[in-house]
Amino acid sequence: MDYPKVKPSRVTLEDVATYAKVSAVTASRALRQPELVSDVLRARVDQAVKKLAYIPNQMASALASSRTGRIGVIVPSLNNGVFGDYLRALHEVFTPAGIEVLVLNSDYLPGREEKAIFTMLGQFPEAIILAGIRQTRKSRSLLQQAGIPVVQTMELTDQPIDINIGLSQRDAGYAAARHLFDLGHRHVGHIAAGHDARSRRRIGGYLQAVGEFGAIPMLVSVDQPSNVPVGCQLFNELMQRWPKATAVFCGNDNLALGALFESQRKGIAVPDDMSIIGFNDLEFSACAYPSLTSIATPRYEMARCAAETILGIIRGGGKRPKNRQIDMGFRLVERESTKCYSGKK
Amino acid sequence: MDYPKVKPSRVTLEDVATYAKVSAVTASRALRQPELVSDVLRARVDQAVKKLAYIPNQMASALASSRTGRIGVIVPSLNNGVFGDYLRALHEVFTPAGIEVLVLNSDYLPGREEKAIFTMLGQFPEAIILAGIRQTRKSRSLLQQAGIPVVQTMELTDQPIDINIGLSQRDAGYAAARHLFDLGHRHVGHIAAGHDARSRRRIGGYLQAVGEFGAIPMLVSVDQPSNVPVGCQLFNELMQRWPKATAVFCGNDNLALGALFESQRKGIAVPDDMSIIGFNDLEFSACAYPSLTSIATPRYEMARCAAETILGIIRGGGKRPKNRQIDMGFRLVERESTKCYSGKK
DNA sequence: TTGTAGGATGAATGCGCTGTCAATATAGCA
DNA sequence: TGCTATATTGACAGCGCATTCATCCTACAA
Repeated sequence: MDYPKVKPSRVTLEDVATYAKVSAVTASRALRQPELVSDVLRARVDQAVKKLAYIPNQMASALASSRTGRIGVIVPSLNNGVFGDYLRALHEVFTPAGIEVLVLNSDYLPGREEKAIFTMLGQFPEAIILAGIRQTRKSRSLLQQAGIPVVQTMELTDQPIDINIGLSQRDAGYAAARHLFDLGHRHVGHIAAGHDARSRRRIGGYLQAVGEFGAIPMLVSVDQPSNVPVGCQLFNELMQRWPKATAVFCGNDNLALGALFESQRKGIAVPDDMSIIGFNDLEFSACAYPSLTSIATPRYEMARCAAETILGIIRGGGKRPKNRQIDMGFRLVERESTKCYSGKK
Repeated sequence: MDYPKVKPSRVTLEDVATYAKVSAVTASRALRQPELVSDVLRARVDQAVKKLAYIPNQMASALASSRTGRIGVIVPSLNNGVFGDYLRALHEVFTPAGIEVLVLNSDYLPGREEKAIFTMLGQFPEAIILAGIRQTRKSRSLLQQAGIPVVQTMELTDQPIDINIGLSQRDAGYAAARHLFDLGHRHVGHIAAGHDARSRRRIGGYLQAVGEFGAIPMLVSVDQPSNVPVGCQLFNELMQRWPKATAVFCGNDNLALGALFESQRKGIAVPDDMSIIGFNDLEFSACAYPSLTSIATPRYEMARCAAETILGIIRGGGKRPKNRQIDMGFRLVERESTKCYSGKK
């Protein structure tokens, strides 16, 4: 490294012990297992801690005890609203258990996820939670070698690294498309952004429904993170290429919102002339105007389940539960943005 | 702690050294300063690392070198789109510099921020970046004692802990309200969520403008995180209490979007019967229908500036720049959602 | 009074790594 | 050839803390 050290030596446990006129061990115990220390000494230590503004060095502590009190989470994005509930659930379970949650972002890139996993493992977390099931070969091997609980979430897989809690993105995608066909639509488009595995599976579900109804696939996708402006753009392309489309399944509620705005801008009435269904059921979908039909994915529950499973494993000394896979399902939430095919066009 | 240790002893540097038939020091050097090691040994070490899937223990490394290669960031929310650009900028600067970014979330609660600061300091980051300037007394003292660069962002203050890079939330709030008054509106409401300091300052700016124009304040606020549904709800309350309102300044683009939806739902035409201005200029605001006028805050640039300042301080051995405070300003972005007062009502 | 159990405390050790400095090997020069 | 400068390598100590085990003290029973 080419820059100088951090200003060294903050207050250490040793300093606290000296100030409190006890040994370092006693000071340490007073903090970690106060019931083993006499009232007098404990009070002295507590006072010293306060007086000196002592902050334990977590690295030293982890090194000595080989217990870090951390779990690692790697999510593909912090920006699209999908992982807000997810992270909240993790914090809600882990924080009261005295476990810290370390979040890294992979930007939907498998390579960056691999790097994040590497970084994460260097911190010796007691478990790792991943979004998705498509890790690189090296990632898998690193994780297996680490010997800690690993939970893959958001999707289901036949070959989990360790534990798998998710839902079938393909089925959910199918259900979304199917909903539109069931409403009588035959020209059903799909817009998708981000060529990640989950997006592709939803596309698969869409194509299946298209096939079953003998419709033609009308798919517009782009390999960049999904957001509202991209939704506008993709909806535009869709309408340009397939003006007959009367319904669109959007791979994400952000895209759906973009599609909604763009419809309104073009003077296409939603849902009268255009049905829109989103995915994930984000916070705004229920209160949009018109409110957005969506597939509700149980992100909060899924994360909570993952966290509790991990807590169980850690506390049980590493014993995995009988069920290594849990299907959390999904739910179609019908709102105003989808409607029976009107017969026009 | 009441749960067992992590499965101990992964591959250590010692193992690598043994495998490569070199000393531990040489192995360490081969990884950190390869140019100091002969080609032969370096190759052997590299091979051993690969063979054994060695992952350096960052905690041990940090402990030994008192250099963690981390900087800590504490943001109040990961969920509202405001801090996406901010965090992206930080990663863009720090990652190439070999520095990790550790993110903690304070949920807009000063108490939780204090705890986050404590936790963060236990990790011995080489600098800390905070959103906002209102830290608790204890937080300030902890940070000062830590002796590392501390950058307070998003707002300006006369008494920075160390470095301060931000903008005047009050002025920005004033500019937003002023814009509506300048358009001829005299019944200008303000909806705000989250009673955090920044929100209050924007309210202050609004009230100033109200005062200058001799208008009556029409303020609806609620102490919970701002999001789109809350925007709907607050707009509703506003219209209920002050039906004469013809314009509304929303403390945040999410609230503005909610207000927009709710206007549409109520059949109030935007901007003809209601002008809406948001704050922050989030991604969706430009493509909403109608597109949302907003105050663009330089979140990306601000974070980038903070990161580069820190890098400069670290590399310069701790020397602070001459300017400890930087005003990043803001920008009014006029779009379709605001319009001159029509004279109705 | 003596012996013993159990509670409270401290000394020593090591977690995995890096900084320092000494030791060795090699090259270059007179 | 002999000597110094430079390049390589390794031994050792210690970062701050937790764990283990030994020690001390008190209380209580015999």
